[in-house]
Amino acid sequence: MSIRNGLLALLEQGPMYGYQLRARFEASTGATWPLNVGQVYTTLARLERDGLVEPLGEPDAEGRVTYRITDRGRAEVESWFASPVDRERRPRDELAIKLAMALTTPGIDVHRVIQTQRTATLRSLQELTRLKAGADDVADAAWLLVLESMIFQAEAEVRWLDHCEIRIAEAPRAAAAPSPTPTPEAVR
Amino acid sequence: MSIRNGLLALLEQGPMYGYQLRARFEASTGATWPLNVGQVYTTLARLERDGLVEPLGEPDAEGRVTYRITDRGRAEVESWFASPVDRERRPRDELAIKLAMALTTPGIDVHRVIQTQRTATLRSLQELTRLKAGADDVADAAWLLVLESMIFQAEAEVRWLDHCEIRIAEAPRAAAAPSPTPTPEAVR
DNA sequence: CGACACATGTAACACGTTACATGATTTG
DNA sequence: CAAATCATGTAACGTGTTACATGTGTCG
Repeated sequence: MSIRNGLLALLEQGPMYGYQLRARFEASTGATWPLNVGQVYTTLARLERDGLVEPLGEPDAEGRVTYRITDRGRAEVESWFASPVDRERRPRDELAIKLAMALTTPGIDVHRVIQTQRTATLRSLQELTRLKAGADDVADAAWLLVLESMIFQAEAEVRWLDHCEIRIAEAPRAAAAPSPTPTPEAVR
Repeated sequence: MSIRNGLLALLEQGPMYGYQLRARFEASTGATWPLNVGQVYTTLARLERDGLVEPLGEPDAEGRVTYRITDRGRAEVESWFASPVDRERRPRDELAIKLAMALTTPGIDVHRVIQTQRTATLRSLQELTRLKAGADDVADAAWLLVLESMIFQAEAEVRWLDHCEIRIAEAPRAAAAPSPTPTPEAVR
């Protein structure tokens, strides 16, 4: 719902057309997550289908179609801002799942998996820091926050990876390899 | 790709049937992200379609259909473990986007948005800590790692939220409200 | 003129998710 | 017996994502 809600919030700032929405959206998330223009139109169509936005008259001379938020749309945005992002219904964390699986998969070098990820995360952390240094504190205020969000998360990820290595080193290799062919009884 | 890859990795540990896969998957991610059984079957069907798994003969007496990983599937798992989770192609962070949007939307109390989220995150942090305390260090090793991943992330989120408040307090309210109806020139 | 940015839109697909239908088996 | 658990499967939908088609305006 990130894009959907994001575009809707942008439209609450005033009527806009697709190309403009994309520019605004990218101004906030920056080069971080480039947004395919096509997606703006598909999302816009879905928002219109749901009665949250509506086209403002016919396309203008240059063929631009301006959209306006509806009352229902406004209510939706308000409710979005008023409610926290629930941890439970966030997308599954692929990295966490990967490591959990690596732990119980025989023949997988968990240490190596962790190190590979650690290196990659550190690299992207560098890149993020570089981007942050080059940003304008006032003009790119929103983008800066997004950037810093990613930095905080990447740092936490590195810390977690280090923590995992300690955990695994400590572990008496007990829960390492279950029987290759699990019996149905194990489930029951 | 979390579920898809996760199930595939489980099948590398040995042939299994759907219900079993779900039990195993939930044993690793725990009560954190409950997995609807139906999804196992849809995912299994897609894996079979892509030639990564194959049914192992006919359904047995109890109607259970066991699946086995193929060579292509094995290669896929290996490549999954060998490559890091790329930051760029991770799902957009809804919270970051929300705050970025809140910053530039007039009439939105950013402080309130942050506080609401902070409270919710702290609450889920408590719940996660509670779960961690009740987990068995050896039996639930994988789940513990997932749990701790979420804890680290939640902590980072709180820190980030606090950081945001400082940022906003410092800000000279410069990039606050752009003109309500942005001119096309702003995009060009 | 040719390349490029502007601008809209659609078709097709990916994965995730839920609700539902169906039946066998277990257990209180 | 009734309820719960085990077990499979499907239909339908949601968002996100890309590739493509199409056309206009601009600028070197």
